[in-house]
Amino acid sequence: MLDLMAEAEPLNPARRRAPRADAVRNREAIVEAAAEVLAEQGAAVDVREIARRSGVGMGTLYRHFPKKEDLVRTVLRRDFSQWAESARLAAVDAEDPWAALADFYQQALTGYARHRAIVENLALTWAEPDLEGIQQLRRVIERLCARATAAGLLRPGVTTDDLLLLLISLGHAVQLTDECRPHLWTRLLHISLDGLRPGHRAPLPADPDQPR
Amino acid sequence: MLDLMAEAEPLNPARRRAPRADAVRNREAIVEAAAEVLAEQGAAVDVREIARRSGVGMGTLYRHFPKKEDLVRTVLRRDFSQWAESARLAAVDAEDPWAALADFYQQALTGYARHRAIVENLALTWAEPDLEGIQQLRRVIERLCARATAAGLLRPGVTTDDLLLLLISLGHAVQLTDECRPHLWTRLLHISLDGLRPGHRAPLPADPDQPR
DNA sequence: CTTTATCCGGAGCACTTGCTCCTGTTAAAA
DNA sequence: TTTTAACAGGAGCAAGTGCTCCGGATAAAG
Repeated sequence: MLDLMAEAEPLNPARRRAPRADAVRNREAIVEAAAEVLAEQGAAVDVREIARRSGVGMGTLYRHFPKKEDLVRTVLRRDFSQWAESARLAAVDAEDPWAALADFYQQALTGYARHRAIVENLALTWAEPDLEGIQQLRRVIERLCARATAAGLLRPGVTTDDLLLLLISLGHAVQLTDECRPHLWTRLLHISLDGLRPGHRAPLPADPDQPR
Repeated sequence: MLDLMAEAEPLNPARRRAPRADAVRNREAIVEAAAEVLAEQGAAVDVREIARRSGVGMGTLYRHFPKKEDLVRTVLRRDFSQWAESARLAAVDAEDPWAALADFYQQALTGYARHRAIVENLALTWAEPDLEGIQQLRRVIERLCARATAAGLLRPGVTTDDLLLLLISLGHAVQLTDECRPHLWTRLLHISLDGLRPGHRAPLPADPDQPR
């Protein structure tokens, strides 16, 4: 393979010039500004606000991201991965499977608090589970669930879906309370986690969609 | 006091004619249609859609309700009260304080499921607790909380705020899952309720905003 | 340096949505 | 029945928002 087409897109028959330096700078500035704004105000923000804050015109923004949703997804992919990864790391530090689960929730919800767009998207994701990112998170939770169940530390019958829905649900509580009374959602987390421990008098009602 | 002004607004010095029959009919039709639409699509709905569905022109709608929010609040007051009351009734039927609490949540969340605007408003209400309706709900929960605590059936330290936030948080889960997998939120409710029972190894972290 | 393909940026378009205005209509008083 | 004040209803206005267009600027090739 000749090196003259090694650095560009190998699939494109037409030779593409390298992107201009200012274009690269601008693209980064746009993503950075969009990440800020999305975290603050959620996905309903005006595109002009993103352009303004990144010091770039509308034309520039729309050349890099032809649809607003392209930009939103780019930012979300980035932030979502980073968020899930840091929650995962918090979990693997703990040797006790139960502590791992608790640390995961604590870390995930803390990171949640300041990113409105992630909350919106995670909830939306429930209806569209094929979205990348949710799968990543699912795998983390699946593993935590399996570990805790194997150790007998998790209530029998608790599924990955239960834990995921709990995360989304608590995420909503976090968003409501974190600014004014952050202790409230912490208390709710404790209550929910205790409900996940084994030893309760009645088994959970079955989930017919979960063969097992 | 003479009876000639007894049926109108006594505070208004100008004599007001009785409202026309068609105006009364229209007002009711508007409220009815708005309730439907708000339940289906939430408060972000187009006013034209409400006008269309109630068979009334924009002018008529806006004479009865000068701002969209006036209409929304009217509907919300009606539906919210009715919803909270039916949840309260489900609770007083049970003699056991714990069953009362469980029945309350079950009933409230079931009614929740099909009313998007109530969910939105209840969450919004957290930031603006003076809103009427939330107080009504608070009192119901306060009473349930006191009863269960007095009977020793509720985990020590659980507050009305905890129970209210749990309701809002679960409400979000209900909205996400009720259409496709309604069993999921029921399971989450069971888990949370079990976390509210006494007998857990660690006390809840204190809420500094809750003097006690 | 010159050339030119690429890029920049904001004015402006198309559409939505909350709300108003105005003309013809109708219920209720005289 | 006649009169008249209230009402009905849709066209239209103003503001917001996603997106496009095109003249001017500029980085990279020759």
